[in-house]
Amino acid sequence: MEAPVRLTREHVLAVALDVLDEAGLDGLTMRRLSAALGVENGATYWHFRSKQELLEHMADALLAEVATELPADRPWDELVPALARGLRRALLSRRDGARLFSGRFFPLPNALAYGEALVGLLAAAGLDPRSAAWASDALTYYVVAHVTEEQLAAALPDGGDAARARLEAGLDPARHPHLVAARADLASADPDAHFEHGLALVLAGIRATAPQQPTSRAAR
Amino acid sequence: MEAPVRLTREHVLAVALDVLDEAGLDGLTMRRLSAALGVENGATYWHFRSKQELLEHMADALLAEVATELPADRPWDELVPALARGLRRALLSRRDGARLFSGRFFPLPNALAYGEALVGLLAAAGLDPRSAAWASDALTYYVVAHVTEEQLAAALPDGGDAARARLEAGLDPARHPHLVAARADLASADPDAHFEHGLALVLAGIRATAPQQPTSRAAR
DNA sequence: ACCTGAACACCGTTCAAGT
DNA sequence: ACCTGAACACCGTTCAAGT
Repeated sequence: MEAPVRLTREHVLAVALDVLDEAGLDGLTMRRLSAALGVENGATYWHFRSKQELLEHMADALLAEVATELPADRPWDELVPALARGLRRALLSRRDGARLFSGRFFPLPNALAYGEALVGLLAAAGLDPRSAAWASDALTYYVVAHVTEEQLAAALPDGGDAARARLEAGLDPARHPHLVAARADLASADPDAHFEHGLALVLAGIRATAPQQPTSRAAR
Repeated sequence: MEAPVRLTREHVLAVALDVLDEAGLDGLTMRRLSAALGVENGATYWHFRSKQELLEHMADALLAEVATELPADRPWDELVPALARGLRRALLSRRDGARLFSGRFFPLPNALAYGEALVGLLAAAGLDPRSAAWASDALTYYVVAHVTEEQLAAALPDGGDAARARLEAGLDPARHPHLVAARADLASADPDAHFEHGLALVLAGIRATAPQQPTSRAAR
């Protein structure tokens, strides 16, 4: 059914991302990928040395335009959240996109471009290199962890009913008064608002540790 | 060699955590666990319905004392970081402890007690239930993601030399001036300082969104 | 109630051999 | 150079049958 095209790294990557959408990260196996490519199981290993290497390049592919779609000449405290939202969009663009990043270290081009853009903006905000790098880490941790939860909730069977019931069963009003009070927001019916709330929090933290507090006007 | 004791859930859990330390999360298989318990492969499934359920209870076991070891009658902005440090300590207590939590949802007793303590402290700081829940999420995301990276770096072969070399090879001074400037802090030779920096950042963010700003004295 | 023994349906990875 | 075909050494899970 598939024309027996000669494989390229790019083609393998593109099909792998489609298989990710269809089967999720747990369902993405080298064998299933090979079947989708129309080749035998071992063929993929000629193009990627290991599944690990493939996953890294898939993750980097998701970041393709995150660092390039930023407007110029805007103040850092507008561009930093814009970059964070761009990362979130990129992670959301594929099933389990965020989980692809969890606990993975890969100095590939798009990931480096993202890091350079973010650390650069924070340096422009007046942070020294170490503070910029560590603030960048904190913000990126937040985005990836939030989207991981977001995609996990979206993938729950029954629309999450079973998980919600399990949470309700575990909650004891006498022992967990505050969790019960916040119960509706733990399940997070509004992931956008949830994300923006935490983003504003991290941003306020960065602003508090920045030496000056430039307004949008001061940075024209 | 092992006395053929009758298995209990607690015994299975304890041995599973030891296997985690020996073999890491990827090396922890139901078969290896069964071997360590001195039983056949299928036996474990009588005590835990699935590996997923076992991992959830292992994660919860790690949190056993996090919420209980807090001093009383201290201001929230002292207790919140104390709780975050307690969570970090708990995650660090076992190999891949942080990864055990990544993308896992489990309303088990110790996890609920941790959440209740944290949301309670944030409510005492004056946050409404939703803000408290979402600030709690942001802080917990940060701790888990930081420790995940920390344990990943610690588990690197060659003490991380190969990973560092790979990063250096990917960095281009012309395209990544800011990353090059922060190069020494990306590898994070000082995980404690790195953690505390981000913790202070998130805490400053919480403080900025809290309605009043109680000092240690005001909260006596 | 608790565990054995065996099976089912998979995995990632390697590698001689083909073209 | 690129891919096949087959193998190696594993997985999680189920379940009749034993005690």
